[in-house]
Parts: sequence; C-alpha cells; structure tokens
Amino acid sequence: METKIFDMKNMKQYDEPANLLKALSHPVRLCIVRGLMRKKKCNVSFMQECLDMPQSTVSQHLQKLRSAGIVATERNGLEVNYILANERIAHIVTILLGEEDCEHE
Amino acid sequence: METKIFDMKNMKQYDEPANLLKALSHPVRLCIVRGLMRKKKCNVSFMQECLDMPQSTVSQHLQKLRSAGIVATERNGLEVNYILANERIAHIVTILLGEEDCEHE
DNA sequence: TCCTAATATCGTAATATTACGATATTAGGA
DNA sequence: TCCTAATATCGTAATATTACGATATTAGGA
Repeated sequence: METKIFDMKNMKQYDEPANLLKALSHPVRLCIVRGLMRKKKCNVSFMQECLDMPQSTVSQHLQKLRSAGIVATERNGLEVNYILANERIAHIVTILLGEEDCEHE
Repeated sequence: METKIFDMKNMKQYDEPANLLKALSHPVRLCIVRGLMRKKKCNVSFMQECLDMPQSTVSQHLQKLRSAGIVATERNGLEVNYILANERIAHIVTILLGEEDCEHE
C-alpha cells in the first residue's frame, strides 16, 4: 500500500486542486486575491483603475477566478462587487506571500 | 495609502509567487510533490513506474519543479533522487489537499 | 576504452493561455 | 422606451504549455 505513492489510478484527485492553483497562478489574479483579502469587497471599475489595464482584461481575470470558485459576486445596481469565496485560498496566499520578506534577496 | 490595494506599481512582487504556483498547478506535478511529502526521497525510475508515463515526460515535470525551487536533487551513482526543497510548498499542498474530504461533493 | 543503465534535453505537434479591442448585456434613471 | 454606466463576452493574434519519441549526457563496471 505504501509503495504506490505516486499512483496513476488516483491521479484524478489532483485535477481539481491543480485547477484551483492554475487559476491563482497569475500575477494579476494573485494581486486581485490579495487585494480582496484586505479590502473584503470591491467593484470592477475600482480594480481596473488600480491595475491600470483594460476593463475586458480585468473582467476576464475575474471570470477565471470566479469559475474556479475563488471569488464570488454581489450585484449592487450597476456595480458588481467581488468578494473572496474561499477561505482556503486566503490561507494559501498568506503562506505564499507571507514569508516573502524573510528568505529573499 | 489604503486605497491603492491593487496597485500596478507593486505588481512585480507577484511574479515570483505566481511562478511558484504555476509550477505546482498540474495534476502530475502535484502528485509528485504529494508523493515526496510522504516518501521524502525518490528516484526517477520509481516515479515513472508509479505514474506510468514516459521517462521524458516525468523528467520534464521534474525539471519544471526543480527550476521553480520546489524540489532538489541528490545524485547516487546512476540514480538521481528528488526531495522537497521548500517547506512552504509542503504547507500549501497540505492546505490545498487537506480539506478536500470535508467540504466536497 | 566500451557497454549499459539512469536521467536530461531536443524537436515539434497539439492544445491552452493571455491580452485587448469590439460588441453585447444588464440595470437604473429621464 | 431611450440613454448611459458598469460589466461580461466574443474574436483573435501572440505566446506558453504539454506530451512524447528521439537523442544526448553521465556514471559505474568489465
């Protein structure tokens, strides 16, 4: 039982987590997630302004995060507010970015 | 100061972490990392056997993990043993895979 | 030195991701 | 209903990733 640790049979169990990470693994999306960890709630125009990139680009990144279940939306009139949907992700990003200043050049 | 939370100026700080995640975000590589978390040390042939895929494919995934600083190597004669190089990654993978059984369908 | 086992790299076709302008959708107000 | 602001989706060119056979490298033994 302990021999087949890298077993192909159980490979499918890694598809979901790998997709989660893939959705996270882009500087802009990481920045958005980090921002939402601090700001809690934010609409698209605000992000677009801060990030200084075309609206369609920002929106596409948001859709990618959304379909991975990382963020969720709340409509408020014309605005759509984004919030973090997944505490696990916040936890991971904390670990990922947290140690940055200690062990880096 | 608290307004520019998604600031483009600081975007570069996310490049490194995003690359780390990108290297991790593939089912085979996640499986390898998980395996190394348990087995501690493993050569390429063993992984190739377990994963049941061509040697060159396994080797390429290993190189990707290595150049991201996720794994390291130790030569032992003809064999090359791989080990985890990054505790932070192990921590992240634990969180990523740990909760799987609780909150999932 | 020659042979062979273990691993890494090259070449490349198929596929996925990215960025972004153009266009569509959606909702509130006049 | 018409107008407009906010956001999402489409289309697509440029680029990156993936898989894997073929070949190269590296090290130990005869």
